[in-house]
Amino acid sequence: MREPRGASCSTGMPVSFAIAEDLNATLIAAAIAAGLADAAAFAPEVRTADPRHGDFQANGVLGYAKARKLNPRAVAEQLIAALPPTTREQFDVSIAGPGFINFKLKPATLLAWLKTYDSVEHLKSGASGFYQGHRHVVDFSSPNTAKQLHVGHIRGMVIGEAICRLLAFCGSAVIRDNHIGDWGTQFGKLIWGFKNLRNDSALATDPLEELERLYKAADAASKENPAILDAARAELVTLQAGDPDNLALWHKINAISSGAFSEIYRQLDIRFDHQLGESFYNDKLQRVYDELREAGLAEDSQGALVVFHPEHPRFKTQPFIIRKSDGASNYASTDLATMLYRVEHFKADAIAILTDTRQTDHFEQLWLTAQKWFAKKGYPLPRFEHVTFGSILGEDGKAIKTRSGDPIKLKALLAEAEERAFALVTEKSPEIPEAERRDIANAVGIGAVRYADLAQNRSSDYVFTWDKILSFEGNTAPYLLYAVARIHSIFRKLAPGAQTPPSSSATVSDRPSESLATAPETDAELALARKLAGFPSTLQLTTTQLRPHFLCTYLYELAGEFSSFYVAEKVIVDDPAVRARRLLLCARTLLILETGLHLLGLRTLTRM
RNA sequence: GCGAGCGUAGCACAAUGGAUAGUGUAGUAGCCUCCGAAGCUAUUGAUCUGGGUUCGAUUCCCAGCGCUCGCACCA
Repeated sequence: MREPRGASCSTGMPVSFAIAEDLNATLIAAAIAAGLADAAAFAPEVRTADPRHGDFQANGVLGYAKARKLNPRAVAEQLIAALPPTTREQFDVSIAGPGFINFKLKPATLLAWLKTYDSVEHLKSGASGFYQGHRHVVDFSSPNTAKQLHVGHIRGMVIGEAICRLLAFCGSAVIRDNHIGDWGTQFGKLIWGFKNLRNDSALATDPLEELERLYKAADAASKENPAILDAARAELVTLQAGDPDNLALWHKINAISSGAFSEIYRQLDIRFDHQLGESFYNDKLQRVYDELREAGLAEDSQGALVVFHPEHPRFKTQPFIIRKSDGASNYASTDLATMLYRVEHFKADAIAILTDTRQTDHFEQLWLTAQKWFAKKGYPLPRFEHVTFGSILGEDGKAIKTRSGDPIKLKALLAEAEERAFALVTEKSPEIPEAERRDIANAVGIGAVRYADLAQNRSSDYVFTWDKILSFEGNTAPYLLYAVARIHSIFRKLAPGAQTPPSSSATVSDRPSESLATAPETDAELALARKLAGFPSTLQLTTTQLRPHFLCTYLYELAGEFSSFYVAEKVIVDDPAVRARRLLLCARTLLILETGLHLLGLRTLTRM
């Protein structure tokens, strides 16, 4: 069991970062101390609670007691009696309903927590225990060369970036890898198109546009004429065999593509440690074929090299094709080689691959194969997570695809977002100079697009509409950015001309007024303070599930609590103690909102 | 045909097996001499159908209906 990460503050009361996790451990200890029958089997199931009941609730007593024909309330009473004095000092503990144990943080505990976790550094050191010592390879974005990025690509990029930041914040060594599709069958078509259909002047004016046209034209031609399809396949085989002409073409096409991708990544503040495309694994495939064959996992079938999984109802007959009958490699071959490389070279103990949910079968087959292969050879087996997300659909309810007409280009989407945001900023804050309004529009527009994707559970599909993705009201980026800007505004009013936002100061000593702060008192103060203390639980939930929408929901609720607090209680008042405690709440709300938004990949503003 | 995912107010979404199913938007009624109204307060309105497991089911299991996707050389 992980050690509770306590830290003490000026009040002397030690308070842990992840309160729920700590309570869970405390209850297990209490079960043993109380001499409960079969105490080792007792799982307290502490989770954040509905504020009407408390801050945290333990649900595990019910199941434990019922299974043993005990009275749940009696068991709960035994547990409470066995709690250490510090727990009773920090919480109001009560039993409710059929046997829930409710924990309500006392105001003094809230104050201690807020004073202890007072900077990004301290939040991070608290969170870093969650994944300390882990090493994640996160494979995301991974577009295909020679196609422009369109709205269908945005989910993987935005969710992937957020997951990387979250895991790193929680202590994992994260390796970001963009597994570019630079070696597949599309290259056969592309090279064939380049050789036979090229328009040189178009290539000079807008190379990426022309490449995309060539691909589409070649794809269409090969669908009509099987001879062209064969010719395209032959070009791919030639390329994969190392033909110098095709290789030179391949380099040229990649360079054009990669420049366009980088521009979008820069706009979205997405970065990679590596961009090892499928081509990188070309010389590592023979080993895969050999080892899988030796291990008795791969067999020849209809001229191709395939893996069946006899124990699986479907994959006993649905093959995992690891080498095509024409000898060329495919997605499966490179993914197997990639899996091994990430373990051998990057020493990954966890691998997360983000793709849309349509690829579920592929990755299930991949993982089944890899497990058997690694076991046979004695390679260390990493944890593997196929992080899926739903498709972005067009108005017709069908997935937006390159092939089906005109998907909206990401470039155009981002430009439109900024333009709409600029119009709004200009309307709301005409007094701000234009250059700054442009900058604000950038943060708001790009933030809105990205937040719209993150705020929704990644599993579900959604229909793309401009108005939805560029909405500026409700659970959206602008609402959150607005709350941040308002808090900055309070501190500006307090200390005109101050350059440093309060959240960046590392220690309490930099902010002498905080030492005057007393425990939260009013309903609005308490509600806000409680929400703030729930941040660690949200981080944990978000990272264990790899679902950023949990963090979005939390931040939205936090911003809502702040807005209510802001209307209900005046911050800049004459009474120094009241003022200090409200300013403390403002400073911590700002800290957690900004930290959370940055983890999601959003840029925050001081005014808008 | 086989398999996977998804069905929650008019629309768009949330609910890590827990207590009275939350929010946005649209609608209705209010709030700017007062730290920023991109805001706040109040209010109307929903779990596809039928079984099962459980102390407890939107959540897990089974069946049906509906939508989407995948299933031999695309990635």
